[in-house]
Amino acid sequence: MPALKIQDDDLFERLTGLFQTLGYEGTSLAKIAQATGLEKASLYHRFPGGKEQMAVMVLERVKEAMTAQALAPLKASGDLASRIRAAGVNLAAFYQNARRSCLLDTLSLPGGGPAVREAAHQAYAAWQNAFAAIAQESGMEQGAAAQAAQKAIAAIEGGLVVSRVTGNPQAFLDAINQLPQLLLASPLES
Amino acid sequence: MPALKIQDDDLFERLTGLFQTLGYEGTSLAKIAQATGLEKASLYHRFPGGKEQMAVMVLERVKEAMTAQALAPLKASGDLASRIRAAGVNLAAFYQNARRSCLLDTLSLPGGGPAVREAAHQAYAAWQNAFAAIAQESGMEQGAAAQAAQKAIAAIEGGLVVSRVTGNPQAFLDAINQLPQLLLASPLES
DNA sequence: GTCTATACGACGATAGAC
DNA sequence: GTCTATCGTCGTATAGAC
Repeated sequence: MPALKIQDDDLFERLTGLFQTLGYEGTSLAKIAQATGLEKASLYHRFPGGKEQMAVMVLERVKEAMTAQALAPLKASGDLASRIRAAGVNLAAFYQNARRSCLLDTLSLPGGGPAVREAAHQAYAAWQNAFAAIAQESGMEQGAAAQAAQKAIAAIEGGLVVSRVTGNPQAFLDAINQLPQLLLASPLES
Repeated sequence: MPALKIQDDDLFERLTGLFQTLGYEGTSLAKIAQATGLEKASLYHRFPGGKEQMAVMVLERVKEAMTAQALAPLKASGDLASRIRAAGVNLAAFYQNARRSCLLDTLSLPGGGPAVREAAHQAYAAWQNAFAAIAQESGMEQGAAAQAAQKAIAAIEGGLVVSRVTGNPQAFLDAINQLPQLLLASPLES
């Protein structure tokens, strides 16, 4: 057995934090080496594709963790609003109350290359599907549910950007608290 | 008279486009030189503070242009909703229908240094004030107007991020079209 | 699987001629 | 005000020992 100096799970968490905080171009291999305790050559052993592969794998893994964990309450039982609020709590924890940015934001500038852009697109699609499913469950038709999901994600992304600029988490927390209204068909429309 | 190879106005427009598209760390001096036709040494003559000074001046200038031009319709005469829609048209033009990102987003990651962060914060504050003023004019009290302005800016920022990720301007255009509802006190509340 | 050492291009920035 | 030429550093990436 090979004696990993750092487990895959820890490694991905460190990488995720770096990409969230510094973006693709701001996350240098030197900083990754410092944050993980691995030398650059060891990182290339784990990720032969270099930094771009790291970013793609982080996006794929976050996509999985998002649907399987953070957004899992959406598929649970109970009333719809409570399930959305539970997912909101998980999202606030994932973004550490806006101290961290969203990878969809920080990894979608051209620096990351096409593979990174594509992985970001896939992660967004999975997130939108999860939001659209509960919107549809609340009574919206498919198209309206997709649009509501997009608007809800945009509210979170915008809240994160504004919170980053102002240094105040309020804008992000407002977006989280607004999720039930954004995703549930109002009784008046049903 | 010194024979400027490129006028200040043109220079700032090129710089703005680069920072919007590539972010702070993605905008290298080599790319700036190529986009402006100036050599790197000439850029340092115009901006002794280097890239950081360029980013700060772009943010200050965009802050001015935003309030004096793009958001000018908000201070004009006519009904409130029409003035907001006119400002929305200008914003859509400035962001080229989401083909360009917002500097508040692309320049607010740590790479830019404290001076850039501070300039971004100032630009945000000016924008929020312009939005809050018309919200207040529509009948909101000061606190509610400030919060509505923040929510409106967040909607635009989120729309730009989502549009960048999806490659589709729809999310951004939705946010623009939503501005009247976000900024005007509903008759029911007045 | 991890390391030390290194290649080499791109980066921001400067010197000095015109 | 602009240029050519250059500096030193940091970037990604690789070779090869253990």
